[in-house]
Amino acid sequence: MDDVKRATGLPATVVFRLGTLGSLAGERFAEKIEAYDLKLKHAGMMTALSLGPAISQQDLAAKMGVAPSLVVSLADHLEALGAIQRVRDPQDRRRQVLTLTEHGRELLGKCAAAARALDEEFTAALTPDQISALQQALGILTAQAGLP
Amino acid sequence: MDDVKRATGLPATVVFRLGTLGSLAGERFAEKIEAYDLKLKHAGMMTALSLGPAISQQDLAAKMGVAPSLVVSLADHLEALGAIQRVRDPQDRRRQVLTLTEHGRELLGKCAAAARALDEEFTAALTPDQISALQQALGILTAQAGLP
DNA sequence: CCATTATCATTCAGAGTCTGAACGATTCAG
DNA sequence: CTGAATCGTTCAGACTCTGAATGATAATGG
Repeated sequence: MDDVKRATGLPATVVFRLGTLGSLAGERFAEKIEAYDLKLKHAGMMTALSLGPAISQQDLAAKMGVAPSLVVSLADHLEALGAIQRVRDPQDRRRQVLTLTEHGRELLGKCAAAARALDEEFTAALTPDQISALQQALGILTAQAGLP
Repeated sequence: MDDVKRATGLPATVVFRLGTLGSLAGERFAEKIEAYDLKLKHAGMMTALSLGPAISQQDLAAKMGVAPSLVVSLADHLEALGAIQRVRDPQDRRRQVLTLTEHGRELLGKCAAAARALDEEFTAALTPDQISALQQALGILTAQAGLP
């Protein structure tokens, strides 16, 4: 119980390091996909669309943890790029059903390539064993948090 | 070379997972330290101050990767809380030298405690071995990136 | 010693991102 | 058929952060 003596150790925390490294990774990734006229949330949205069937903007907002009004502007941009398709649901004409287009899939593929390239930079100082251990741990955390 | 066939795999990327998990960790941590009237950057600033000797706002801005004008407002708030001390450097009276006060150290300790509590939630699904492997890998990435 | 130039902290306007409250259109419930 | 609920959209505004002034101080070079 010598908490008094022990250093605060905030930086030694997994949460703190996930935060700082995640912020850095996000910045770097954002720089890379800027070339495709995409922001981080655009990539997140395309990823969400790629993982499930066609989905309404409302549901997508919930899945992304974001306000529906934000989905509108993100979808506007992706639609202008030709990356997604907006179709009125015939069963419920209030709903706009979003689908990734072929061009959207290509774009997402380029994003993934950029991320893989960044991965190599990030993990350059790790041994193969450490990399797979990291991937495994992050995978479990991701699944547990219900993230894509 | 069957890249064509392979799924894009953005979500399987270390960078992507660091980004999403880091964002989540940041949100959760921000909620916890809200009780102390602190934002994420306040904790980052106090951490930076706790790791080195007294430092000017200019240098701190560089270390934090942030505009000097932002350091002003962050320091204003921390000073109002009594967490830091602003002293004019007698050798160079343009400089404001920042120091963590005793109360600041206590506050930072509470932040660290909050982070440790969050750590337990986050890593609940991991075995002890996986946790230490994760800590080791994150430690290496952190050091390589020159982060605290 | 003085004048110029550079550096520091600060202020302020504004860009960028995101939310929440409207609103019209559509659907659902009774 | 009427009222309530839901969808997408718009819009004002909160929040965070940056970059360009500004004034004070220091360094530099005649």
